[in-house]
Amino acid sequence: VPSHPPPLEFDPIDRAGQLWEANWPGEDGRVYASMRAVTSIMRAQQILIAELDALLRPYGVTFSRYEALVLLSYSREGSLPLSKVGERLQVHATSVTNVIDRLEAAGLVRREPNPRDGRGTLAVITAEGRDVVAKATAELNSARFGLDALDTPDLARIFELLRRLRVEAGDFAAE
Amino acid sequence: VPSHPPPLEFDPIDRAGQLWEANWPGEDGRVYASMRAVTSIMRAQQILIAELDALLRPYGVTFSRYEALVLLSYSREGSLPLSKVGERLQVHATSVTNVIDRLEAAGLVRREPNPRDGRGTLAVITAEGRDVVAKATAELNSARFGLDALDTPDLARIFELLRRLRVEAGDFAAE
DNA sequence: CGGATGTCAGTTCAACTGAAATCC
DNA sequence: CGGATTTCAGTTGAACTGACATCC
Repeated sequence: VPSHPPPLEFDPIDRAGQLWEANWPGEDGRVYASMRAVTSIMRAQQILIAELDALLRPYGVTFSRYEALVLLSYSREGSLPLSKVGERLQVHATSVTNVIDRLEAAGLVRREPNPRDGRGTLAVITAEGRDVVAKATAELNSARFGLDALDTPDLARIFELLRRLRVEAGDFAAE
Repeated sequence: VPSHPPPLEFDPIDRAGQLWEANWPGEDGRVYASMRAVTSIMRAQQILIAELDALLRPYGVTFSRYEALVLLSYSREGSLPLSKVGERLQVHATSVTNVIDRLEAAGLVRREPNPRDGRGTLAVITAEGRDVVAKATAELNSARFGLDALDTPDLARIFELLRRLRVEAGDFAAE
């Protein structure tokens, strides 16, 4: 959590958007709307990751490591091939190696050879890992994931709007 | 732009949300909605930053450096104190130093002492900086900022929803 | 003086590239 | 064999902390 300067008396993103529109008019405010949406998403991500990481710090994990731990804890056997972890969390193979390295060093996960594929490795959640997931999740829940400003239908709207972006980016096949 | 694996046949964020709700029910799907919204925002930011940075690479700037350049180009005198840059872009003072360092090394900005404050430094956009802004902006516009999946009213909805998050985080004083 | 401004050194983290070993 | 899985070494970028000199 960064040090908090006094808040501005205006919305800097909205003001920037206005300058944009003044200099790049046309298309019924498309540029204005685009710039506001893009910078809002960037800023929202920053706010959320800072808050969630701060909440998770006492448990020794970052949000991305926590995500991996949750995925394992919800898997049928408490284990998944590293390739599956990367697929589900949509992160690069080298990032998976790094995330599992850190979780393993913290004793929350261990590696095992995949009995069904000699090339592969399984990440297996440990008892301590399950304990951390439970406590960390309770913490995030009580902080309402940093989303207290929005009600549940609003959260669903955000998901739906951003889902279209993800589909277009090729994250998954739209049904 | 990362290497593209074949897309999944399902939405991994939606599936993760379902697992969450099965394990943490209650509050009418609040946990489900929260997890989907948070991970959607994280992923949307990743998609956008990768796309915008790739579009801007030929011009020798990242999106955050481009943002600083745009801010200067729209300022009355083509210059701003570094402190103002940090305030408007909502980045840390040390990050401002770094961004301006890079832009200065690329010849797009130069530093000048602030005549109105002996402690301060002005970042001044150069002619080459203005040229890069114009060309880079045209590029982003023709790529529609990576937001082609959404129409203009949808972009306004995203801004409005995320604005509440930013207000609560203390980014600026709500009117 | 207290407080603001900017820089410097160093850390952490995420994400990437390219190369390699191993096994299907 | 081609292709998938994972690791390793190294790079970049963003963001942070703590300390410091400078000046209002």
